[in-house]
Amino acid sequence: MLPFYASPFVYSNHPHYKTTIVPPVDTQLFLPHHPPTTRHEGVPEMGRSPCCDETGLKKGPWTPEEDQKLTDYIHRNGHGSWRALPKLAGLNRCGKSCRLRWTNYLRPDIKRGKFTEEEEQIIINLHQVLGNKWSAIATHLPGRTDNEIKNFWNTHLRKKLLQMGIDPVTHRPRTDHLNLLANLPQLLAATNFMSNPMNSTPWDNNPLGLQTDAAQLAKFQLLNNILQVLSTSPSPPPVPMEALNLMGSQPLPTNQQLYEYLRGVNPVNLSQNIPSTFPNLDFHQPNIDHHIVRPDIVGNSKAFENVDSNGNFNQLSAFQTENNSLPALVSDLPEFSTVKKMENRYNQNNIDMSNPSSTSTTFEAWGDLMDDEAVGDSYNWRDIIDQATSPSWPIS
DNA sequence: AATTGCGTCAACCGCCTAGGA
DNA sequence: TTCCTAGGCGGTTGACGCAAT
Repeated sequence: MLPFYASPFVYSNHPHYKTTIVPPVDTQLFLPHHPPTTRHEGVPEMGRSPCCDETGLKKGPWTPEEDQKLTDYIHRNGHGSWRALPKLAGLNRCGKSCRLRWTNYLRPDIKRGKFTEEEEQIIINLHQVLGNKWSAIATHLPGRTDNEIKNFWNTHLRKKLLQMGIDPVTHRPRTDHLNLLANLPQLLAATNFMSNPMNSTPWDNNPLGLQTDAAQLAKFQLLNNILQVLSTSPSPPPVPMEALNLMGSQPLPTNQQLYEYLRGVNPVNLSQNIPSTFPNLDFHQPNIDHHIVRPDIVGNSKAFENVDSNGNFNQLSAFQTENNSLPALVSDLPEFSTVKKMENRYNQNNIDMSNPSSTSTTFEAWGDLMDDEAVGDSYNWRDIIDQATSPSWPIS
């Protein structure tokens, strides 16, 4: 296998390079992790001289010649002190710039090319747990740099989640009104699609119940969005009839609870009675995230160190769930990932049921709850929304 | 053909932290 | 214990390519 820079991709595919340079370097000498650097190597001990403040140092894109100088030097000597390296290597750059260039581009173990779906999922899962800890995320993706992952998140994944109605920061449904309303068409489409028997998979072929889960999820998301708008707007906008029809088509066993909860009659019982696996609805406490405790939110990184190489994390150690709280809509494990399920079902043209690698626990319980019609609840979705849209609706 | 807008991503900036003196 | 530095990290910028107009 050729070293990455032996491919013309390195320079010819880069906007800053118009030429192709193939440095003849033995890649085996470049190990992913260098031994600890020796400090004060050729650096004056006293007096601070920030590397980037020095005048006369070159900035901006690196030339192939500079790359070769840096590569050759590290090949011969290792990087040692980054601060001393530029002078020793004959580069008119600051040490930071050299280190960045090496770690993000010249390092031989860097994997180039597009992110795979698996990598994408790992990033999403890890980001859900770790937040913007790009370097931590990068340690689980061999060959990928934190900078690359950060860029990929900001340019691809973030937008992807937003389009799915998921807040890329909290990994939970978005709660701002404009976006809630903007997402209604997408949610309607998703709900429509997943509610259609033609699009569902027989249980024998879909033992994981993913279709049901995703359909119910879409309905909850849709209802959640509608209710959030209704409950906080002085003059609620009309709810699309299509949404009412969709919701009204399936009576739910917990509608009484939902109804009472939404009316403020019995706000405590809902969370107590609903199983812990019930998806979070966040009705009128949209900004209270009491389910996922992430280090960038609470400043406690200790609880999030138990992440395996696939981006999975130990549910017991990583989550702190209150007794009465509901789990986040986005599940913790990759195979349960709501994002993944939504993603799979949103893209109607690219549905792949051939790889049912998931198992369902959270959503099975949820699905059971949704499908159990023996409770005798006389309310259905339409009732709830009708009540919510009536002038006497108590939540406003 | 020229212009504009957008997406991408390498590189920089500034802050933080570990660790040596 | 305090000071200082190098290295590391996350946020941001801006150059570039490309598609749309």
